[in-house]
Amino acid sequence: MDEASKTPRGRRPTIADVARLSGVAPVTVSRALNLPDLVNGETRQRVFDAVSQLGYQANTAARVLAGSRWGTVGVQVPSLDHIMLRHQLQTFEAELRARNISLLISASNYDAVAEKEVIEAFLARGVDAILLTHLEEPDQIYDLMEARGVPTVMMASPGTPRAIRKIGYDDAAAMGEVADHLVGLGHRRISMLGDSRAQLNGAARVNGLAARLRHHGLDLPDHRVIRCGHEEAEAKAGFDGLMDVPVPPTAMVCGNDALALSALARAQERGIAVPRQLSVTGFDGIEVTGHPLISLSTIRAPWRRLGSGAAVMLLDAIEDNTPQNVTLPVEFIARGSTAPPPAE
Amino acid sequence: MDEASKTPRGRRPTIADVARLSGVAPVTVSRALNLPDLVNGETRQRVFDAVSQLGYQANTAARVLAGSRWGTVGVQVPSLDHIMLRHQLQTFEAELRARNISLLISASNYDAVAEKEVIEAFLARGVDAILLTHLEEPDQIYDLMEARGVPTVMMASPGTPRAIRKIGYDDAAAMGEVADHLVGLGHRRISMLGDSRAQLNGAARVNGLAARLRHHGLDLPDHRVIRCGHEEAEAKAGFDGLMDVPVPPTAMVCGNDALALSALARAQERGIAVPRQLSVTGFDGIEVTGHPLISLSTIRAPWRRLGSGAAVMLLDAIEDNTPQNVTLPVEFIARGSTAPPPAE
DNA sequence: ACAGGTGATGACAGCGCTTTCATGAAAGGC
DNA sequence: GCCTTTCATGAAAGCGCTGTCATCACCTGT
Repeated sequence: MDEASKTPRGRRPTIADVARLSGVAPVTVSRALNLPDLVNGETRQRVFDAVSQLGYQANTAARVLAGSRWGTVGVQVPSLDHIMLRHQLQTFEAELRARNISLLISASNYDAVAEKEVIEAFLARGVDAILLTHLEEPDQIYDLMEARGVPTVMMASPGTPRAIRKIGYDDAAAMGEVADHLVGLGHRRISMLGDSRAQLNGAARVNGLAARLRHHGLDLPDHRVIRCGHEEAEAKAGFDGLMDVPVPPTAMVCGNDALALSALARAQERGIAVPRQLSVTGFDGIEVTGHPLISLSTIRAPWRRLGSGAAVMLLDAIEDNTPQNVTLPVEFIARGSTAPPPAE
Repeated sequence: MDEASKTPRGRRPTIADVARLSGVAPVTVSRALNLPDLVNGETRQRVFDAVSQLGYQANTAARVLAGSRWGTVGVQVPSLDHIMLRHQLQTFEAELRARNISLLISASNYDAVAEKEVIEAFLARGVDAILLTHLEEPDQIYDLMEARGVPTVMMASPGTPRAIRKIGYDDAAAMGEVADHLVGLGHRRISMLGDSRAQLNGAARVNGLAARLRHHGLDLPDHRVIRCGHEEAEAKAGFDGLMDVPVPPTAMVCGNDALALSALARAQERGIAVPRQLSVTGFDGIEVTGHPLISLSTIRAPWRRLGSGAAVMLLDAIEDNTPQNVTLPVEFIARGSTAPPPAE
């Protein structure tokens, strides 16, 4: 077997191998693959044949070095086991994979230091763009992104005054729907079990509820609000704290579904009938809330659309389109955990 | 300002810029950064200063092209919204991030063609290793990995005769525990609602149950097994198919928790009391199974340990350690969905 | 028949880094 | 004092690809 026709073994085939096999210059192979219009149909076919025969695939690093894009975007998440994030990521990934873009995903663990490291790692790896989903210190990161000029999209986080592309939904408006529903059922004493971890979201939800209640002539005094972590024990303690007061509420609005599930569990343990004695609402719309044994009234946020929307936005951002700010609608789903309050 | 000391503007600083600023050759900069022991302490410091002054970060494409590691591993998953996978990925990611390794994650959508594309994309980008979690056509992919010589670990998938590093748990043994539990409670007529999607897992679980029942002198006839997809409607139809027979079972073993949840839902709809009239078991141990309103007896697979174990294994694989095959123990958790069968 | 396209292809340089080999200086052994 | 080691650094090549420019053959209109 002479040198010229030798098939590479072990080594990955390079553009030179393809060129040799198809009897053209390497540059013609490159053209056949990237700018097919510029090469003669017959030649092109020969190249394609050689490509498939060798199983050739261009070396991405070499391509990038020679001037093109990595086709890789960095995705920052608080944690990979986040219950809703997976839906957002799923559609986001699908949308981008269809365009041959790969995802570099890193978790920042709700930690400001780790979060910065994650972003720097993305930058070091030369990603074409970055998707942000949860920041502990947004400003620090935004500054970094601006300094580097990397296209960025912030997903599903509440508003910020900074001029950054973002796509999300309106926490306050969603809580408004919850308020409308409960007040419509006749509730006057409403408490809120809020999430203390996602500070910004948590605050937006509490404030949104308070604002809408005020609109109905009700208020949400501080003693009717407890914000706690997502641990079940903490949530249950929060539940107790809200119920063990002289005049307990007839409805408990929870900052997210996990808290609501804990509230339901605690109510069950304490023999408080839901919804007869107490109405409970969630927020997020995780699947299990629809299970007949749970049947939690909740807000369904548009997780999947958020993901695909973010993908489109990011693609625009890479092409350097103007920044935009999309807000997706949410939907309240009334199920079996809410009912009119008990007669006094 | 003379040419030699000019700070690059607009352009990203390159190794040459750092070299110029610190008065050494580019190669010394490279060494100071990658093999610091080989350069004089004083020189090294000058280089570091220049690096931080310029904010220099090595160009990844160039590094990779020149032969070093990218510090990135590819992770193939069936879908990013997979309910358990997120736990595995969470610990896997944490373990690798601690070592400065990033994750390129792609979903193959339970599709053989997409799955191959995903792997090829990893290969094209030059990942240092690959984690596989669910393959439609394992052999095709294993061949590819072997041909390219990329370190690979298969996670949480049932055994294969192929010599590949893998970490998982024993589906059959787990189902054996379920069988023991139910038979111990006195059940004789046991049906199984299996998962049709994850072919291999599904089969291993059905077979594991059958084998252990046989050991107890019972059998699992074909008419007591229905395998269906994960859609709720399908699962419910499967439930009906198993119950609407002349002699219905007293226990229903489900191939995963999602199926079990659907079974519980359907039982509730049909007024079949669980566990008084029918015992139900799941498999996977998703959080919600522990909720008091659900209280599903199930198998808890070691998801998180699977993830961290896979990470360690992959790291070993990169260093070219010998292939291994780890099997993690599973645990049956008896909850409120199982009880002795009703008296006949 | 000839200048001026047009179409197809190739030669060459260079992207920014690392690897290999060469060089020179300092240090040690006889 | 000369030769061999060690240490520190540099020069050069090359990773695999794509951009640019050059080349050559062929065609067109006059």
